[in-house]
Amino acid sequence: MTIKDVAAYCGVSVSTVSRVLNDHPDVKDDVRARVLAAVRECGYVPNNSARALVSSRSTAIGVVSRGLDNPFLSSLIRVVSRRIHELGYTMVLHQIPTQADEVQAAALLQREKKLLGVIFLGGRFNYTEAELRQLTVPFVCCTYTNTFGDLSQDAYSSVSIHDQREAHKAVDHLVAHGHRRIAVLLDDPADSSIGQLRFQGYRQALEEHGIDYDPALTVVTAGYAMQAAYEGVCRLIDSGAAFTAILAISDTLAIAAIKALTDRGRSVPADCSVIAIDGLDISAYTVPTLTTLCQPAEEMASQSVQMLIGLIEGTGSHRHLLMETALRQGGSVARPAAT
Amino acid sequence: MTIKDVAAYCGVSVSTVSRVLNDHPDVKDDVRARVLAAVRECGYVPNNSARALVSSRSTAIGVVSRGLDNPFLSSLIRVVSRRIHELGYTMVLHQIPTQADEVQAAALLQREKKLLGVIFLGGRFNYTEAELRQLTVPFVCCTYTNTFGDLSQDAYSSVSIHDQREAHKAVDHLVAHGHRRIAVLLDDPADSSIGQLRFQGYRQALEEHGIDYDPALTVVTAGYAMQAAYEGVCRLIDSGAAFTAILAISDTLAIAAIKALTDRGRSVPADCSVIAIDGLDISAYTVPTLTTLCQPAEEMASQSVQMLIGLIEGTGSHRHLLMETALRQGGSVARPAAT
DNA sequence: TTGAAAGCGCTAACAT
DNA sequence: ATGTTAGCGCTTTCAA
Repeated sequence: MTIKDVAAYCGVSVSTVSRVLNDHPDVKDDVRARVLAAVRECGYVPNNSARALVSSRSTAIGVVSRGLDNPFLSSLIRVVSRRIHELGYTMVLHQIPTQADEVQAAALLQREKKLLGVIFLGGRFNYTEAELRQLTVPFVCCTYTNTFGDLSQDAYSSVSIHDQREAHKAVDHLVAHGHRRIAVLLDDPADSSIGQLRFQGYRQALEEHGIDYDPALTVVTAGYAMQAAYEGVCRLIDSGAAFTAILAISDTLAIAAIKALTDRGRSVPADCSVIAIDGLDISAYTVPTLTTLCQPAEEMASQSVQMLIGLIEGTGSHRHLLMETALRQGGSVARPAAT
Repeated sequence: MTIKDVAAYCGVSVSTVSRVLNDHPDVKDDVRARVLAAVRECGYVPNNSARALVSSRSTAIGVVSRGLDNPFLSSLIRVVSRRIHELGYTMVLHQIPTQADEVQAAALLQREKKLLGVIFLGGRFNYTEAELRQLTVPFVCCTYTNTFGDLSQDAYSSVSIHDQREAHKAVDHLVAHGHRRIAVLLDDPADSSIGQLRFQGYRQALEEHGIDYDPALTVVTAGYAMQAAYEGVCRLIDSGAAFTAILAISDTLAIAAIKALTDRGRSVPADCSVIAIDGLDISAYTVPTLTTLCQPAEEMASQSVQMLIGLIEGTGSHRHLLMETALRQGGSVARPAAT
């Protein structure tokens, strides 16, 4: 069943059918109706490959997700996938480990799959113009922005929270509850990724509250791996360092931290408070409920798709959306025991 | 940069280049080497649309995942995605709600995207031949099989655990610890899905252990939603029904159950034991660590892809793999308090 | 407003 | 072993 068959079926030429199918104006209404009917009756479905070949453009949008074991990104993928489909495009998903380079992955994917654009779900925030020359289609950074790179603001789009400020807020929350000895749990702080920004927010907040930064209270794990976080917190406890609260830069790390504390005989929040940033569904069901700054995941994913498609269709321009988190008052933060 | 350019670049014909690219035998070694070099030097990437058009087959494999908020399926998707890519195919992911019909979704996708085959991640186990006539490409059911449908064994492939038996094992484990009043937490038991099978295993196990089935101890939730599970268990507790253990048919439901128990002042496992089936990474970090029967997710996903591609390439035939779970001895099961 | 025809880049006969 | 060429199904000039 090709366009030719449809044309023959209702006695017009293929170009007419093509015009109808592509919403071109120059077709008489009755002919248009006849063609549409034929399409329906024949159960005709256009061949995407042929379309893509001749117009040398696909309907593919690349989604590059960095961080395999990050459930927060999984929740974004769900929404992104749905929105892309709803708007008539095709998602090409590529998940890569945290150590891999998302730009290279995207550039490769772009060529292989003739992408119209790319959405990055997590990535570095220090892209250089040079490295992005490989990527010749519009892209949107979702969950981060190019804080430390040399990209022009109108060379890319982003949807993110203000990581530094949010981490700052988290520390504020702890300090407001009387904490001064606050540990921080993060993945590699030098990898130019979200962890680094949130770490900076932590440092800044301490400073503003007149609290000296104590390197002994910084626990660095590899990736978002919970195992590493668990072990890191165990080491922290075993080191004998005094602390009454932990800021984890993600919910999963926080969950591992709570486990470590509990296994070491410390009760959360009585002996140690825990706060995080992300807002996973599942962390609302941990014991105690995790107190965390929730990112508006649904909104972020949806906006990213919308913006990218605007860019692709030429109806939008590069923008940078800064979202706000919402504090979930769980049960993992309390005043420290009087000393 | 087309195949023509590459051909001109190294002074051969397009067909020779095509042959090299498609691993055809009839090419002299030195020519092959020359072409490969040219491809590299020119940075040539074949146009998939043209390929698909002429050979009237894409490289697309459909992955239909039913159950949006199921982290177990997310972990499968990760592996499936990687394997599909590694083997030179393209994944077309389609996630649908638990209420939606995966066969219809797959049939639609097949036509739209010219799928070579489909992997179902979660689905019903009562397909009929009639409804599957829409789906004309090979498919693999991952995490379930066609226990109650009328499909011939060699009309489809499957990779699953024996849900009934595994649920049975879970009950055995509880009984071995001295439990007799065992509640079960599941999504709709009538939806012909995994929940139903596991529920049957539960019933069967009770019977074999000479325990009367008490409908008051069956908690039915909608989908895998944790909220519903939480509320369900709260209602169970408030009903005053006596029970010392809960079998949850998934880890997420179990986590919600533990939360409900804790919030109602019951300690796990001292006052109530909890066991589940799935084996999520994250449930190893709940407090207490969830005791659960772990499905070999990685293996299941990988095998599904392998089998499907064998089918597509004509080198394999329909098979049905039954995997074994591994008990994770967490901390959520203990002997009931002496009464 | 419609139709005829030229390719898009590639594979696979068919020739040589 | 290698080259020539006819399409795959579609969009898009260009003519009518």
